[in-house]
Amino acid sequence: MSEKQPGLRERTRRAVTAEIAASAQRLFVERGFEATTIDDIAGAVGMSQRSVFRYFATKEDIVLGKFDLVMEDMLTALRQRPPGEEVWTSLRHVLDVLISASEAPDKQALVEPIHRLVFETPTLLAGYLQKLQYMQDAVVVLLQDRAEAAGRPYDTADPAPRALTAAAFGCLLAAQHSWLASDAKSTFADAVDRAMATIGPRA
Amino acid sequence: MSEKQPGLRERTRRAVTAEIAASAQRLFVERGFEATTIDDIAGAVGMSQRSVFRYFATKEDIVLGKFDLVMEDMLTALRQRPPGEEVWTSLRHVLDVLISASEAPDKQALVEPIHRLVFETPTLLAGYLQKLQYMQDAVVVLLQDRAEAAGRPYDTADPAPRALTAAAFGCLLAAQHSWLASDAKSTFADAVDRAMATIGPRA
DNA sequence: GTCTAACGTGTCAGTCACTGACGACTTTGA
DNA sequence: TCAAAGTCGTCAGTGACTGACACGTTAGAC
Repeated sequence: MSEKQPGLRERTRRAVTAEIAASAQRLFVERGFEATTIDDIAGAVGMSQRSVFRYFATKEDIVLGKFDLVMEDMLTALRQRPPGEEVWTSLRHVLDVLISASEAPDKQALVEPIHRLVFETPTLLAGYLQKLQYMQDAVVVLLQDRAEAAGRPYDTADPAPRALTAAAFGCLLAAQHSWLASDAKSTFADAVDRAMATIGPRA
Repeated sequence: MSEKQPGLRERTRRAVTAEIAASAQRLFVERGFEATTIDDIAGAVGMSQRSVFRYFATKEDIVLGKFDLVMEDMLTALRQRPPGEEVWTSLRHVLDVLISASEAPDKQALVEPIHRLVFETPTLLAGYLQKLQYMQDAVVVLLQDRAEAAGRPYDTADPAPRALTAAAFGCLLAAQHSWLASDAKSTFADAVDRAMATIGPRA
């Protein structure tokens, strides 16, 4: 059992990370993202500004950081789809990972306010879109690999896989808007379904 | 002739703005966006840092600023489409405005390097995506107005118009990638056509 | 033509996100 | 038990940006 647990060091690190994120997000939701300084956050958790930056690379990351983990899961999910599956279908299943992640029961109460925060704060929106874009880059690479493995590779400059991917993620954003517009009354998954039903690949 | 010309003041303002943009973009392409400071730019055009910020709100804006004008034109173009036209068709025509704007003969030589700069610089990519997102917000509003005027309004939380719009702009991004991947050999308009041919609205 | 109000500019000081370096303290593992 | 490694606060510094002030220029009324 050389690797039994994450180790004490790693555990405390995660605990501190979570505590900073929790305090910061509360402040962000209360006062707004821009109006909250790193010093405010550092003060709220009783540490120095420098130490906050030892846990989060940027202020943005305090809000958007956990997204990276979800994105990893999404890529893993895509890799596990059957190679011959319709691209559009695979993409729908990839989004399912994000959906279930945002339905995590632990802090359900924060999901909607954080969502709104991201869409209402220009900086955060930009960062979120950027992350989604890089995610799409990774997805496109996987799709290209998959097509090549199936014996019908895409041309190097073929915009098709990226167009499909971008459309799917566009549906995600449309669904998020729709979900927020309905005051989170309907299911998020339902919004994604409705969005993805409006467009699709051409035969 | 009370409003003959933009006036001397306005003219010099535009000239200085253009000069700063030209110098800055040269530096950005040479050294990279992050590696170029505002002081560098100010020095290159012989003015103070403070004055540069009197012409551009942010460093990002020096690169992405003119985009706002193109976006205005795109919205105007959308307003002039026939109200009964297929949404997807209208969107294709909206993108035409951007295409012809990037084919402007004046500084054709800069279009490709700037394009690459934006896609290779995380900050600029984020800012670009953010602008495109706000553009989509405006497009969606117009589409909703149009549908309402035609007597078949969208439901408030209907993700359809946003999904279609997002898909169209996703095709734009896919086309830009494809265009850059082919070393700008093919036409940009052609790349957009190919991207938009892969997906479309469902009956 | 003159005068005044508006405008453009440089300078200075300040905020905020972020980074590197250092020294003190704590934990880990041989 | 001791040395390597990790954590932390402090300090100093950079770079994007902002507000305030004083100075010179210019536009436009008269």
